[in-house]
Amino acid sequence: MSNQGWSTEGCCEPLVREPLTADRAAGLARVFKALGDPARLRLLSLIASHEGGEACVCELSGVFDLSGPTISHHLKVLREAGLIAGERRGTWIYYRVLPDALAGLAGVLDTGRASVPAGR
Amino acid sequence: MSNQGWSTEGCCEPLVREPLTADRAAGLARVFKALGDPARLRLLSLIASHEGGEACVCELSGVFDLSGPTISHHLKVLREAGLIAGERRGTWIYYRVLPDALAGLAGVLDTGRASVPAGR
DNA sequence: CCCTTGTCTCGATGGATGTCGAAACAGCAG
DNA sequence: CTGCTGTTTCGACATCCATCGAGACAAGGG
Repeated sequence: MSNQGWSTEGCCEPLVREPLTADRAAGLARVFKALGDPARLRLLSLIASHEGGEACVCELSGVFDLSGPTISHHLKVLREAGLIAGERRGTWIYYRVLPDALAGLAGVLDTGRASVPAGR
Repeated sequence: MSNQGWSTEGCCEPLVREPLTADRAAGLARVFKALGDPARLRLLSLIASHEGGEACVCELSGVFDLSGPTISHHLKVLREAGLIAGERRGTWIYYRVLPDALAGLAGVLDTGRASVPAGR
């Protein structure tokens, strides 16, 4: 159902260069909204930083005070935002981060002079 | 009132390196949530891409189908998220983007191989 | 076959959020 | 001072969202 209308390619145009169109803003907002929750942010970080770049739900459930269905819900939101992908391997389902999506977002936020604070 | 608990320095640690703490996840989620709305995203882009890097509310109101109070509300959210700053100059209030905040977010999202597709 | 474990879907509920109109506040021009 | 324009705050309402419990589906072991 409904690809999120967000293709990772060609979307790295930073938003500081020219005004976003309503269409692109809607697509970007969907992804940012997916990141706008502490639980999802921690899930994403937990998956990304896990050994091998993937983790199964059983490893994620123990870290939070959230119930199973809630974890599953957050993973679904991240999946539909195109940030992660899940693969069933036997009994467990392993989730991994899609690096292109994160890189695309980072590109959108790039100001052109990035991380050079003292820079001038 | 209420700094958002988000200091731009030292927060560029990418979330793919190690799991986010609950505290940092909450701070980051607040900023991402501010970006998770098409109107706010367009406002931010409009301000950032405007000549001189700043724009007054009167120039922003005409672009959207939103009422004045709604525009003001979104600007307040962006301001409290530490993404923009407003300065009154005579009758009009000029908003400008805080580049460090965007750069910090981009750093958090950085996957390490960022926008180098042919990678290393 | 049934049972256990892992994961998701469904339905419900309390709280947060986007939106508006009306009113208040801040400058500027008569 | 009085009015006028630009901007924000206030109060209200409809909608969305995070969370949960209960149940369904999938895979493996007796």
